[in-house]
Amino acid sequence: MNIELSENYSFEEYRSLFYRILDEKKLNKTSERFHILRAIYDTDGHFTVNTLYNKLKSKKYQVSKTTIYNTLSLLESFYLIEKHNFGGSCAQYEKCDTSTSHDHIIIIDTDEIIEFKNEKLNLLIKEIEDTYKLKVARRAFTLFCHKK
Amino acid sequence: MNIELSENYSFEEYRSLFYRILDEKKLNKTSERFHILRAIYDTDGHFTVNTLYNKLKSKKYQVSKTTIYNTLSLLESFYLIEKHNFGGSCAQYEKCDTSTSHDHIIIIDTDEIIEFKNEKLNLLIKEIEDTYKLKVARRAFTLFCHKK
DNA sequence: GTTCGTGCAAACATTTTGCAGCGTG
DNA sequence: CACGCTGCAAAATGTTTGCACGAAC
Repeated sequence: MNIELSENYSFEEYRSLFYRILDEKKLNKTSERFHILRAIYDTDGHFTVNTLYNKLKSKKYQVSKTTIYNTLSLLESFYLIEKHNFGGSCAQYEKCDTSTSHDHIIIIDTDEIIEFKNEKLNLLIKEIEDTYKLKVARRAFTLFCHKK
Repeated sequence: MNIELSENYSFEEYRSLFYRILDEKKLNKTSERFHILRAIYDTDGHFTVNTLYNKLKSKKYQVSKTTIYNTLSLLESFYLIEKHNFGGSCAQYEKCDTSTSHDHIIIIDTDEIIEFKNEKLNLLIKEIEDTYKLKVARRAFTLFCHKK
């Protein structure tokens, strides 16, 4: 099975991948799961459980928070979203395509989140993997900054 | 006022710095605050609110969790400790001297935390500061790894 | 004596769990 | 029809808040 998403994937592609994973794992393809996936796809940047809950409610596709938590766990385990602990009161998520990775700068004064990529950092992490004989499963690189 | 701690500072040095900051800010020098500071000094590596609560209780210096939360906030604002959100159920803290900084590798299989320093990373962060015209107030760089 | 801090209990917020009933396959 | 999923309510957890009493200065 092709488990990669292209760089600017459509909802159909995202949905199809989710569908095929559910199928393979013999999990139910419920309408709630696809409504949640749609809400995620339509969200730019980071979101929380409440973001999705409110968005779905306002679109008359209300689902319980329990189900949102469940679905987000599933999606995380399938690498269709990423979970971040930036330190606020609740976890933040973002959709991801598996072909790219990026890190975060948080502007403290405004709570703005900037995403950035840095190839030197990727190389550095490879070096660290070799030095310590480790395989990095997930990295968290976040700079909390003030504007100069 | 000298606000730096030397590399292998004694408790007396740590305590004295805390004392002087409290003095300057006209905050009370309560016995609870110094008991908590002692417990932190005596802890190697990372700790949580509960770590300190239990440690103090077992030494017959019981203080309330409210006071521990208060004191940890104070110490964090004075840069005498650092707070981390690694993503577990609660925040982790560690004491710090202001002259050094390091990052973390978490071994997923064992929950072991390895501290490491990398000078290339420090340089890279300086470059990022320049590129984006930012001043980094705090950084979080953590690699979640499996052993190879 | 005034201000500040402590500690209790309650409030709060996020997340997890138990379970009855329903939907998917 | 068997099993998995949803959603409600309750529990669990970590953290914050309000307040009365006591300690620091």
